[in-house]
Amino acid sequence: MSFAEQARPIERRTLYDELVERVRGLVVEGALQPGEKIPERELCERFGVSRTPLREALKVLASDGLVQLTPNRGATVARLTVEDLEDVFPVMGALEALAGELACHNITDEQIAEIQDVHRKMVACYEARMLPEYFQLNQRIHELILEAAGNRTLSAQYSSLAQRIRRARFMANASDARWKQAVSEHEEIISALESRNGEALASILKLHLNNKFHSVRKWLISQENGTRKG
Amino acid sequence: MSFAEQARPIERRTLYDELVERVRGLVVEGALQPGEKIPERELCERFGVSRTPLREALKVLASDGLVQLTPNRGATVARLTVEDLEDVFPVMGALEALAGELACHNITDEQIAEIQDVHRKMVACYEARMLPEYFQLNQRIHELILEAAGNRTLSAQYSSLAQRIRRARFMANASDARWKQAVSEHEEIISALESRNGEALASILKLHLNNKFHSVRKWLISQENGTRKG
DNA sequence: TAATCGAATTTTGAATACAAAATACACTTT
DNA sequence: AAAGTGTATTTTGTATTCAAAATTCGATTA
Repeated sequence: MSFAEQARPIERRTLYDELVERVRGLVVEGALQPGEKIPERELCERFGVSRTPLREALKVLASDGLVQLTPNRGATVARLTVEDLEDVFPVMGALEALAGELACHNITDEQIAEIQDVHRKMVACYEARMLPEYFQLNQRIHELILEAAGNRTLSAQYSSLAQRIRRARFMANASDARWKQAVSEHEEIISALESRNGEALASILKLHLNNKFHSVRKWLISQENGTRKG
Repeated sequence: MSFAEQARPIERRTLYDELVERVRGLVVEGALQPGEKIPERELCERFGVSRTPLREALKVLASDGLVQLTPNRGATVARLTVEDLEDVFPVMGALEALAGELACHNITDEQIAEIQDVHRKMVACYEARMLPEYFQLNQRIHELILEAAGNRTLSAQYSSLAQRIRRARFMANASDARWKQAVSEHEEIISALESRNGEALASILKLHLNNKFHSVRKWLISQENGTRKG
């Protein structure tokens, strides 16, 4: 281990930012369902902390759009409405298009190779109809493109939005036909990356996301009509 | 007053979200300078609140990028580096381009008229070389375009970034030549809006922002070289 | 039986308390 | 005088406390 590595500042975390991550995990992974009340006392007990740092974390998550705070009434997991979706997707589209352009400028051969590798694994999961694994690898590819773009602000903004719609995106894994189409779009994404064609990548990413949007939107509408209780 | 207006829920605010706004104001307006330590105790006294809600507010502002929190060492106003700027501007460009496209689809004649009105006032301020007023109206026009786009997520993301660079943007109000150019770019923005030409608006907004970027960047670099103290 | 009321309980927002860490500063020791 | 050391003070992170608001729930009334 080099001096530089050994002598880097000791990472210290506060309870509060540990909790931001943990509670975000509960929300994003769906352990806490949309609309559900966030049980402050219970979480304090489970995490073994007092209310102060937990409440700080909830406020941050609320400003991120994952949690809804109502004065004197506590926190609930934010519900995703069709209107939310219609707002979020175009913004993600613009961000992903930008990511595509930047990535084509900055990406290294190694990074391309890594993405290709993940892509191959993802196709294998598709062929085996292993949806959760497919979904995971799919997300990973988009993360890697973002990373290759080399813009921290872009990554932060994108992933904040991505988290908000993550569960809906997963739940809405629609028809087999759509799944097949998604895989073929991914093929195009990879080849645009390989040829470092920024414009092409931007446009296929946008298209890909737009298709996803329609599928998620359809699912969400069916949900809203199905479960009338708010 | 209609029933709908009269019967809307009574607005209740918590100290915490009042403080988010107030402290954000101090940071954005420059009452607290970049890099400066945020005096927790003093702010508590000035606002007449305890540390709990203030600290909650600081955490939200930190997640927004306006404040930097260092464990056991408290909060400072975030410094804007050239790297930050280089990350933030392209993202704002993408968002503003999207706003332009959406605005052209959705804007009403009344909204166009309002923007034209603000624009005329802005030009008057330019001619009178009233920089602060010009700056204010300039910002207002961009806000109105965002509003016309009718996408809350877009507005939120954009304004979060805009606030981060607001002061630098103001300070960097560069040469008279650039100022003149900026006004003429605004003329083009207005006419693209009038003709509801989304693509044209997107591209002129992007160009406008890019020019601004270079001028802010130049100023920021001169700052960094001038005041060596961190 | 369904709606209404009201006290008991719980939850929430905010202030305060307290221990650990950081900082300031007087005092050595070269 | 400069650098180091140890102690007092302040600041910070977190827990606890407290009052106000919301919720629960049994009793009461229509």
